[in-house]
Amino acid sequence: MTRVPAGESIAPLSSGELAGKAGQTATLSGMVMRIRRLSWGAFVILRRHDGLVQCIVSGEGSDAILENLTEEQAVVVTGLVKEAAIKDPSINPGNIEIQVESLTVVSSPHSRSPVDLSKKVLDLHIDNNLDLRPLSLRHPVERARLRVAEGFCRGFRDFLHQNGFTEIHTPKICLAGAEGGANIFPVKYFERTAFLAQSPQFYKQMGVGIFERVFETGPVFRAEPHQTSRHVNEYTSLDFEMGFITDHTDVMKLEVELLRHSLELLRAEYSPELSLLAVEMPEPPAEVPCVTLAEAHAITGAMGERDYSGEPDLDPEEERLLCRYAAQEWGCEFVFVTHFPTEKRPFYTMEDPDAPGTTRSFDLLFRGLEITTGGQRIHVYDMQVEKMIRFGLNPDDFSDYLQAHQYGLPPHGGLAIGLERLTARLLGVENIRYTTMFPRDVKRLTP
RNA sequence: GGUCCGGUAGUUCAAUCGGUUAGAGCACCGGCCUGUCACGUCGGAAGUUGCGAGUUCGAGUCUCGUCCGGACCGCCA
Repeated sequence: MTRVPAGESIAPLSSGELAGKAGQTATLSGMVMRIRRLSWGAFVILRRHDGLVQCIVSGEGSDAILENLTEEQAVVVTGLVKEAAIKDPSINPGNIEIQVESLTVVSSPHSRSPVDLSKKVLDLHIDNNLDLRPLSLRHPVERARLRVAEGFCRGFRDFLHQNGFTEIHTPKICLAGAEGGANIFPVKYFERTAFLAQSPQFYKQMGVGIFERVFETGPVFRAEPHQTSRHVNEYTSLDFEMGFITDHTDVMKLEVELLRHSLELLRAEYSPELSLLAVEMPEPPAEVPCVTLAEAHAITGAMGERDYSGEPDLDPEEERLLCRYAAQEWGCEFVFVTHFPTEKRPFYTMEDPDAPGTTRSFDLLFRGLEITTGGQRIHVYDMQVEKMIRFGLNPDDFSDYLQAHQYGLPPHGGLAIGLERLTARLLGVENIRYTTMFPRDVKRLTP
């Protein structure tokens, strides 16, 4: 028998810690990203868990080190941490570099990389980029995008935790689809057919009866055969649901605070990634402009070629027009649109008694794209059953869901944010696949 | 599901009206270079032009088929 002690896990030196070690000897590990050979030796750029660091191999013994050194080897380096003027800010853990004293290769690649990871930008066609995802994501720019997505996820979690929400994990294998509209993926489930969850909607609402405020970050699945730069068939949904609201505007207020918190977290803790990606950060909004769908149509109609009045939804061109208008006229890159018609929103959406035919629902647009849908839900059992029937649904098929309403629910509402879309619009990348680690679309099921 | 567009070296792209041996950058290989940071410099190798048929004296280029992909729309986050 052996014993595994507590408190001895090894953590790599962070870039910040490394920067504080100038004048000392340090040991660090990393992958060789680039070897710049000169007559006297070489500069070796290591890619580490949180950034790049430049190592110098020179003097006695350098020939032996450099002889078999190749890109994408995993190495452990010991050397003197020296102050240095690094021109490239992405190789810049506090303007230090490592004068190598010893270098051990702990792993070597089997094959040479088909792409050049050491260039400033990865000059690679999207199809090759996605086919080579385990490799292409090693590029600092490519992986920084995923880090920003992580930042949004953290901001979402942190903020909701601080505001009394409980994180839940709901099933992704379900007996039926939640919302209608979007097609759902059937899966063979022993002797039955089940479906991949298109939304945690029902479970979130049940969660309101349990915890009052709940949230979840997880995958959702949409079987729609769309083929665009803003759709994938599996994406990460940042969902929350909260009880004791007056109407949908309480949900919107919380989202504005959530966005402020997330943007501030990114600014505070993800500045290397944001500067590497040259992100134009929106000012964390003190308030976000809000229009009804009818008002939105009036604005976009005046800007565009078409008359949108009476359309039950915003089309993509309108989303772009409205965001341009909001940025120019209201100085905000976010804009809410409310009061979508009853027939365009799911059966659980609360209707607005003050505006018949419309719902207490909203979308949030950011830089030309819909990134959030939310609203107040129906919490009264009889009202929900009546609306199901009106929508041509059989309440008996939803008896499990309706337990929540049957045994009492507070007035509540919530929303869902598309993580990849939000990240893509922040970064200004044209295709959300770049903000997805391993995207799933109509054509792509690998890697 | 609809409408457009594309496929040329490892990779990113050229190639004029259908006309000589399909070119260039990066990567790669070899040399040179005392601080690079998209290092520089000299040389070299690298191609079944997605696949198949057709038109033509001649096809990367035109036609048809086929495979693969991209963009937009519908729909959605």
